[in-house]
Amino acid sequence: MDDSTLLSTISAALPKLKKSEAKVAKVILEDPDTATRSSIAVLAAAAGVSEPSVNRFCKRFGAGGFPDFKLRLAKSLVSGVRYMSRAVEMSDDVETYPGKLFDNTVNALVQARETLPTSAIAEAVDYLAQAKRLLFFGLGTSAAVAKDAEHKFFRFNVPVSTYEDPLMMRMMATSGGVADVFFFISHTGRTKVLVEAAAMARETGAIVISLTSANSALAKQSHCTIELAESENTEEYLPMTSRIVQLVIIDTLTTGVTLKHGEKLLPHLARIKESLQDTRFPSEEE
Amino acid sequence: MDDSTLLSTISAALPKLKKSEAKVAKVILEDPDTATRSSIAVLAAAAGVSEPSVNRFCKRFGAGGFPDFKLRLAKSLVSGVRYMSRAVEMSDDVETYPGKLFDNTVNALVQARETLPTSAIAEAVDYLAQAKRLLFFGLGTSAAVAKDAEHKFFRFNVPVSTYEDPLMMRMMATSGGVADVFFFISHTGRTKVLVEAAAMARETGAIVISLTSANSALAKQSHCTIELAESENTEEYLPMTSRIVQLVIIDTLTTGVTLKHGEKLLPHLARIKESLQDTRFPSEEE
DNA sequence: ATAATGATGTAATTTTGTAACATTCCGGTA
DNA sequence: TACCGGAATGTTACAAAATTACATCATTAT
Repeated sequence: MDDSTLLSTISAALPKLKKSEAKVAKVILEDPDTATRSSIAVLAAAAGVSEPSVNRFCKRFGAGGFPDFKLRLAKSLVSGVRYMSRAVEMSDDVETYPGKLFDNTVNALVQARETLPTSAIAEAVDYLAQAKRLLFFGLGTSAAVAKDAEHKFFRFNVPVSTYEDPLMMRMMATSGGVADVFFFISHTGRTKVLVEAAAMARETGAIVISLTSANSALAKQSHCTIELAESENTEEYLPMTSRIVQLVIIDTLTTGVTLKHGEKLLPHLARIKESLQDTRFPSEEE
Repeated sequence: MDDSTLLSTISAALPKLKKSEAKVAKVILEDPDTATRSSIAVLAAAAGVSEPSVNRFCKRFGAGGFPDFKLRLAKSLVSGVRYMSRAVEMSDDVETYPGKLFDNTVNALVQARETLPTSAIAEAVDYLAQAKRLLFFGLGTSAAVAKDAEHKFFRFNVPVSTYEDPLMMRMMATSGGVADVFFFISHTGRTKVLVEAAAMARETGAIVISLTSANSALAKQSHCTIELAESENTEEYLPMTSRIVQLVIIDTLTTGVTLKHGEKLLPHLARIKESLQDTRFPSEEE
C-alpha cells in the first residue's frame, strides 16, 4: 500500500531486471516527474522498448497497470527522500549534505531489504537462541556494532561479551566450547585477525556466525553467514552506510530470538526495563 | 505546482460551484482515495453527472485534464501521516518480521529527515571542528553510538575518547577545559549520570553538545543540542530505531567537519585508509 | 544443431478521455 | 405567458491510451 520508497526499490532491483525492463527503469529514474506525466507510448519510445514492456515493468513492481504505477510513482515523489545515491560534494552546505546522508542511508536499507538472506537469519536465530554463551567480535566501525549487539543480547539470560582487542579475541577464540556461539562482524570479511579468530573458534567446536560480505574469507570459516552486499564506498568523505544495515540485522536477530522464546520472556524484559528507572530523572510530564 | 491543499481548495470552493460540479466535488471529497483510482466514467456515474462535466470540473481546478487532476489529487493525499509503523507480532515468522524492522527503521529515518535541526547541526560542526580534544559519553545503547562516533572522529587529527563507565565519566567531566568538547548521547536525556556529568563539564568551561530529545534535562545543560524526537517504544520486543537516527546524525557531523576542513584533509584520510590495508587479506578479485 | 523456454514485440481490442455539437434550463423582457 | 439569449449540462463521435492475445525472436540446455 504505502510505497514511499518506490524509486529506491526500482533502483535496487535494477540489476535483476531484464534488458528491456532495465531500459524502462533507467528512463524513469532519470526523470521520474516527467514519467508521471507521460503516456505509456511516450515512455516506451523514450526507453526504446515496446508499450507492453512498459506495462509488464509496472506490474512487476506491484502496480495493477500503467496508470496505477504512475499514481504510485507520483505519490512516492512527494516525500522528500531522493532515490539515487547522491554523493556529498565539497561544495555542499548544511542545507544539503545532511539530507543526502539520510537519503543514502535510506537507500542502503531499502536495497538490503530487497535481498534479505532470510534462511541465514533463521538459522542464526536458531543458534543464538540455544547459545549458552555469546561472543561478539568486531574491529573498527564494526566494534561499535558488536557493542550494540552485546547490549541487545544481554537482555536474554545469556552471558554475552564483546572484544575489540585482537589479543583478547584470540584468547577467547581458543576458549570456545560446543555450547558457545561466536559472532563475527566485518564489512569486508577480510580482516586477518577476525578470520583467524573465527578459524580458531571453529576448531573448539563452537558455532561460528558471521555478518559479512558474501564469499569472503570470513564467510568461509563460518557455520552460518548472513551475507550483505559489499557496497563500494569510493569517496573518502562519504561515511559508510553498511554498519547501519548491520545494526538493523542485529535488531532482526534479537527480535527473532525474542519471538522464538515466546511470551515467557516478556516479564523478564519488563524487569530489566524497570531496573533502569532509578538511573533516570523523572520525565517532564510525570 | 505543489498542490498539497487541493482537497481543502475544493471544499472551500464548493458553494461557488455549479450544480453538477458540486456533485462531483462531493463524491471526491467523500472518498478521495477511491477517486484517484477511478476512471472518469465511474466517477461521473457515482456523481450522477456526465463525463465532460467531470472533465470541466478538473480543469476548473487548474488541471490539464482528468488524468492530471487525479495525479494532483493523489499527491495531495500523501501528506500527513503516511508512514505507518508496522509492529512486530508474536505470530510473525522469519518471512515477515525482518521486513517490518527494516520498514520501521526507514520510516524513522524519513521522519527524522523531514525535521532535521539544521542550525544545531551547523553549530555543533563549528564546535567540533575547532575542538582540541573530544569526549563522547553514552550509556547502554548510546554507548555503542558513542563508540561509533569515536571511530569516526578519530580520523581527524584530534584526541578522542569514549567512556561508558559512570565513574570515569565524572572524572573526565571535571578535567575539562575551554578547548574541549564534551558530546553526550542519550535517547531520553534523563539519564542521571549523563546530566550530572554534563553539568560538571560545563562548569570547567568546556563546550557541551548533546544529541538527545528536546527540552530534556540533558538538553538544558548543553551549549548546543541536536534535538531528536523521543519516539515511543511501547512494545518490549520492538527494538529502538532511535539509535539508527543518532548514528546518521553522527555521520552528518563527521561529514560536516570534513567539509569544513576542506580538501587539505583528504590526503590524511587516504593515509589512514592505506594503513588498514595490511590488516586485511587481499580481496578475491585482486 | 535443435528443441524448449522465456523475453520481447506486433497487432487487435477495449477502455478511457476529450472535443464538438446538441439540448436543456433559467432569467429577463415584451 | 410566451419567447429569447445565454449559460449549464448532456450526447455523440472521435482520438488517444492501455491491455490482452498472439507471434517472433533470442537464449540456453540437451
